[in-house]
Amino acid sequence: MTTPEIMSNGGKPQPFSDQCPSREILELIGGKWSLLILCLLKSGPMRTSLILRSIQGISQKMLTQTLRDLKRAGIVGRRSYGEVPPRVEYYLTPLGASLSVVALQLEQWVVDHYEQVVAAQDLFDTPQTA
Amino acid sequence: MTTPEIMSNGGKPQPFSDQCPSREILELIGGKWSLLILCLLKSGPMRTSLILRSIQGISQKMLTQTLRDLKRAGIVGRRSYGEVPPRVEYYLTPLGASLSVVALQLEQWVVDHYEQVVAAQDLFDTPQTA
DNA sequence: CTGCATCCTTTTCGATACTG
DNA sequence: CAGTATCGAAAAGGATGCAG
Repeated sequence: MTTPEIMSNGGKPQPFSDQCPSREILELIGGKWSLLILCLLKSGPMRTSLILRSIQGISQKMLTQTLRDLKRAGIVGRRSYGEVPPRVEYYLTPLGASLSVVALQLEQWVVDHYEQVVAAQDLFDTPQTA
Repeated sequence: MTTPEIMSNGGKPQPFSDQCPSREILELIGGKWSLLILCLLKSGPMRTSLILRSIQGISQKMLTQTLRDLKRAGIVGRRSYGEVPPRVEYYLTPLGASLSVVALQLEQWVVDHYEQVVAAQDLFDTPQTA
C-alpha cells in the first residue's frame, strides 16, 4: 500500500509516488474552489444557492461537482429537507472542521504575505532596463 | 484595490471577489506540483534534474513552469553556476520558507486523515444495497 | 431550488524536437 | 543539463436545457 510519502524525505528524498493517495487528496483540497467553500461553511451550514451567490465566478456545475467531491471525501455533509421547492444545506463534518483549521492557516498566510508576493511578481515582470 | 476578502466573512459572507489576488495566489500554491516542490526544497537547495527525478509523474515542462511561477512569486530562488554543462539550483526564499511551514501543516493533515478520507470515499462509492 | 446531462469552448499537459 | 517552442491529445469548465 502506498503510505503518504509526502513527509518521508529526510534529506534523501524518495520519489513522490504517482499513485500516492495523498496526492489525490491534496489535489481535491487544492482545487480551485474547495478552500473557498470550506471557508464559507466554517460559519455554519449554508444553502446551495447562497454558496453559489457567495463565490463570484463559480458556475453551478463546478459548485455541484466540488460539493460532491467534498462530500465523497467526508469533508462536508449534506442535509436535504424534503420540501418543495427543494432545500439543501451543506455543512462541515468534524473531519471537514479539522481541515478548515489548517485551511484557515493557509489563507492567513496568503493574507499576511500577498502584498509581498504581488510585489515580487511585479518586480519579476518588470523588464529591468538597468 | 482588492484586499483579500477570503477572511472577511463574519457570518454575512461577502461574495468572494473574482479578481481577488488571494485567489490567484491560492491557485498557485494549490497547484498540482507546488506543494510537492515546496516540501522537497525544505531540506535544502536542489538541482533541477534531481527535483525532476524526485517527483514521479511530473514532466519537465510542468517542472520548469511551476518553478518559474514560484520564482516569480518570490517563493523560490534560483542560483545558476556559470558552468558547462549548466548547473542550476533552486531553493526556498525566506518567504517560501514561511509558506513551507504552513504547507507542512496541510500535508500533516493529509497524513493524519487520509485513511479516514479514503474510507469515506469507499463508503460513498459503495452502492449500498441495504 | 437543486442537480444532472449534453454540447462546445478553453485550458492544460505531455511528447518531441531544438538551443545554449 | 537546463530551458524553450510547437503540436496534438486530454481534461476542465461554461452555457443551456431538462427532471425531480
